[in-house]
Amino acid sequence: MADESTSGFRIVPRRNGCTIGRGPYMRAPYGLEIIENCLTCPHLQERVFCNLSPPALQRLSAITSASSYPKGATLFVEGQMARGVFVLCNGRVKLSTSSIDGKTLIVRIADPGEVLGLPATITGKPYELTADAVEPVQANFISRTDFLNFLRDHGEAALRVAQQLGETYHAAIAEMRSIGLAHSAGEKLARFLLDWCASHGNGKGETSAKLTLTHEEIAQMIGASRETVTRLFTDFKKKQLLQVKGSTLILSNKEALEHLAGS
Amino acid sequence: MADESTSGFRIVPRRNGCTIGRGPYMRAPYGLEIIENCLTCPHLQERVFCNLSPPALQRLSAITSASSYPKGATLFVEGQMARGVFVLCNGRVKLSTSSIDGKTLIVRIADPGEVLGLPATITGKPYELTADAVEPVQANFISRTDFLNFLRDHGEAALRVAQQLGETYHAAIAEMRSIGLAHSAGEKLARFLLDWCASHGNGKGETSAKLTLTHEEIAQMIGASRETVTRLFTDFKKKQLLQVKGSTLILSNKEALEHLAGS
DNA sequence: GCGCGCACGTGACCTTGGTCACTTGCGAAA
DNA sequence: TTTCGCAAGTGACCAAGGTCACGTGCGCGC
Repeated sequence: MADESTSGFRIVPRRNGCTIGRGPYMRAPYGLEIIENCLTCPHLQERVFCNLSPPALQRLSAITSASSYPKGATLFVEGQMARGVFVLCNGRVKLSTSSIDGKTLIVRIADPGEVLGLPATITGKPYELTADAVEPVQANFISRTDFLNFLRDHGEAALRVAQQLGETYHAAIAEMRSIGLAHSAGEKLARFLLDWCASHGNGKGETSAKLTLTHEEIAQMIGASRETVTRLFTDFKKKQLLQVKGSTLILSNKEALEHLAGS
Repeated sequence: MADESTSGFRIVPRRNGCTIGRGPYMRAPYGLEIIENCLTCPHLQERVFCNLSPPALQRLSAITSASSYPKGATLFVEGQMARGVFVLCNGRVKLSTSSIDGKTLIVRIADPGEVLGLPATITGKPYELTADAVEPVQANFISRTDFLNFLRDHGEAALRVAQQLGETYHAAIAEMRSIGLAHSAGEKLARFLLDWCASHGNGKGETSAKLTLTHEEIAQMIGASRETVTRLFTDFKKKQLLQVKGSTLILSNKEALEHLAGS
């Protein structure tokens, strides 16, 4: 795409060599930054496949294709057979599951650097979650067969993948604890807000962060109704536990929130 | 232990070679069947590390130690640093997490052939769950350092491990769906019973199985109270959806249960 | 046999939080 | 500026289910 400027919006295969040394980003026609391929995306090397041998990186480059999605686009759908993995370079992605009656549970919001669709791609089962772009997204796609062959040839990478899966599992169990063991919605919301500030905080002891989710989405993350989230927010504000200024959340009384969250 | 008959109850290191061709089991002094090592345990080869090269199997044998636990024993505890993995050969193990106030959530009951403690061992984080022997248990223990070195040298095995992790993750997500998206406890119980019969059923279209759990444990699996489970059971019996004969559960009206479970 | 412990059964009560229905407020498009 | 649409705020209502309290039945050890 970057050197042809012809193709459309979705997946743009790019298999002709490596671009180390070139500028990492290029401006795309429709205004998004386009990442050339995996090697020019800092995340792929730094977080997932760090410390791979040069030949392995070369090979990785060859099987990777850059793709981009507009806000609201769906990368893959729960139940769909796994096509491959997406290495998120730019923009955040909502990973959710939902029941037939429309109720949705957001499992997590993936940040740049994460690998999406890994468990399904590895096991050959259908994607267990649905991935929606919350913002315009840049991702590197690797097809299942390419990826499996790559892992077969590079045991080091397979081990890295196993570690990544282990961490994803950890996160899932933490989520389950929070949803399954809580006594009240307030407990779940307090825990959610603390976790959110811990991972998206801007220093200062993680007492403040941009909260870019609607009440509806927060409700879907903690397994509650939208109204309950609204009520809890006003309740927490009234009790001086937090403040909301625009899209910025400030935890005024972190100790009390931690106490509410059940230590 | 099997060849020394001296040590106590827990972990019995055994690093002196391979015993292929010998009888797979030996009778231990205290009445449990002792498995010599990983190679004589059918599960290790068949389910997890199947199709490994002979040298890899040999190596695996060298780093594996047989261990056994009485009913009620704890293999590892949530929060404890990961010591290594346990390949379950015999007996079932309850994997749970609990909050400070004592509330417990049973994530799953592991059956023979499963590898326990894998995510924590791979990532180097603490065990995310507590493992309790529901029955007398035989397991093969592999220490973390031995295991990681083994995986580094045998990429094939690392890939198998990644697949196992992916499947564990899938199961966790399914559990989360069931707990997080259900509208009622009845829905969760119906789903649980159907799943249980599907995995522990004795043929016949999975309408019947031994239910070896107490109401308390079932409650902890579906995130409800013991009384609610009891009430739902009597309710389901009354509605002719199921029968309980001794420890045998019979689903008389599977369709209705599936409908209750939300398709 | 007797008593103890534990799993199960059941009723009463009451809090939580889901649902519905509506209003308010805000930002972007027309 | 007006309007549309969506997010947020709020009250009333009510069912689900957690909690407490107690009784029952069964198996096991002494």
